[in-house]
Amino acid sequence: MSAERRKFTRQPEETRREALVLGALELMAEGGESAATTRAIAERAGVTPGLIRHYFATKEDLTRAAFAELMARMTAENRTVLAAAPQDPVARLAAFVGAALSVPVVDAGRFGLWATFIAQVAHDEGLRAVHRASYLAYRDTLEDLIAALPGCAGQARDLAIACNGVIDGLWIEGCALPDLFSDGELARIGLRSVGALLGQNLDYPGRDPGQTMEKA
Amino acid sequence: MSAERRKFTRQPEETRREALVLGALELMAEGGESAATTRAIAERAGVTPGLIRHYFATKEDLTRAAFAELMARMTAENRTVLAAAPQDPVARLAAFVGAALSVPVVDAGRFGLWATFIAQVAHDEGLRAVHRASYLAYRDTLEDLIAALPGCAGQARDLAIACNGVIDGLWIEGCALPDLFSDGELARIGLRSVGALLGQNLDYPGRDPGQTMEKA
DNA sequence: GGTTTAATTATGCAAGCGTATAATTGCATT
DNA sequence: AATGCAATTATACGCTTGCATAATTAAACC
Repeated sequence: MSAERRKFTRQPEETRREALVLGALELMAEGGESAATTRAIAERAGVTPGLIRHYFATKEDLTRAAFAELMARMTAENRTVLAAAPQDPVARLAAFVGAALSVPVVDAGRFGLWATFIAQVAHDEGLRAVHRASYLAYRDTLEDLIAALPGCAGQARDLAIACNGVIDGLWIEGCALPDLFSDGELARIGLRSVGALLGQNLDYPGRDPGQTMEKA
Repeated sequence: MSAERRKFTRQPEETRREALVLGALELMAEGGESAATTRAIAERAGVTPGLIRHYFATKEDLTRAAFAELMARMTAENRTVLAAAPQDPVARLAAFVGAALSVPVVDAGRFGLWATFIAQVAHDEGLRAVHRASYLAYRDTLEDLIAALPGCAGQARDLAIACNGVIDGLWIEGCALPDLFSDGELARIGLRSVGALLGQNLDYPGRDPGQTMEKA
């Protein structure tokens, strides 16, 4: 038992920032806004509260960074889904919508996180900017997918807004009240809804194509 | 200037509870969860902090009561809209959807309030129960409206879930990022989307009925 | 291997929080 | 007009919060 153990190790700035941001996200997911105190965040990150001040001018700064990180992750996840998706435009869109309305995207923890930030967006200009950028990025992705569809040429913007709306709405309900929906039900409804909006059939592969929003 | 002015007046329990709940809602709408402190709430209600404890066992209790009140108001507002709506099922649904996606329902303050509560729903069993009940009430209203439509008989539940999703999603986006949409745009998109989902034409009265989701 | 420097910790403070408790006081009752 | 009681205020306690400041100390440098 050496009496002179190191009391701490120095780490590159990036590592520490990331650890702090991660800790803040974890805590918010578990206990909401009020659970992410500077002391708790520091403990999660394995450092002392004072270090937060060294890397972030204020706690609000750290919060903004955490929100940006969260959104970046969700965007990256979307990219991953699309990268693994087929090339056919219809199947591609179906894969995107289906993923957005299934686990692990539909998840109570993730929803809690999103809701915590969204609630602050109303009162924080910086957070609103992050939200705006990430919303537009998502919608643009959707718009591209829609524009590639036959017959959706000139109205892709409005359709993207509408589809984004359904996806968001169903996602929220599925996350907040999971016991109200059976397995795969939300994805099924979402696919059929987006299909109805676009005049396409997005049903699960293997299903015999019927008219949109009709029959089970 | 009489030196013996009353220091306070006694009020019936209902009055005080209402004032406290109202104060809490106002503060949350303005500054989020953290702005609604016991002291601030008491000041809004024109009483002393100690009185909160007299009517609510804990602050969490007051918060739950405030959420229930908010939801009750929104439900009442929906009823008002429907009471003033025409009898024709299609026009009736259109009025309902249109109202949900126009001012004053689409409002940054109201959204901030909703978001603040939704964020806590993830971590508070009592709030979740309130949320669940109010979500189902809204969806049921929608389901009734849909069931009255020609050709939507057996699948009203799924359709109601889908329509509820679009409305919620568009409402959120309109509230959180109002500058991204022009006047009446959200209502227009919402009406056309719900119409597409249901195979109906819900366009504004006066417009010539075209196919769903086509042309402006 | 001593020196320097910046990363990290240690300590503390002022403010605000929720809430408990006891002292007031308006007001209905008689 | 005196009494009793519950509504309301007054006061204060213990705790936590974000943040500032100064003391440590790991590790890069020459």
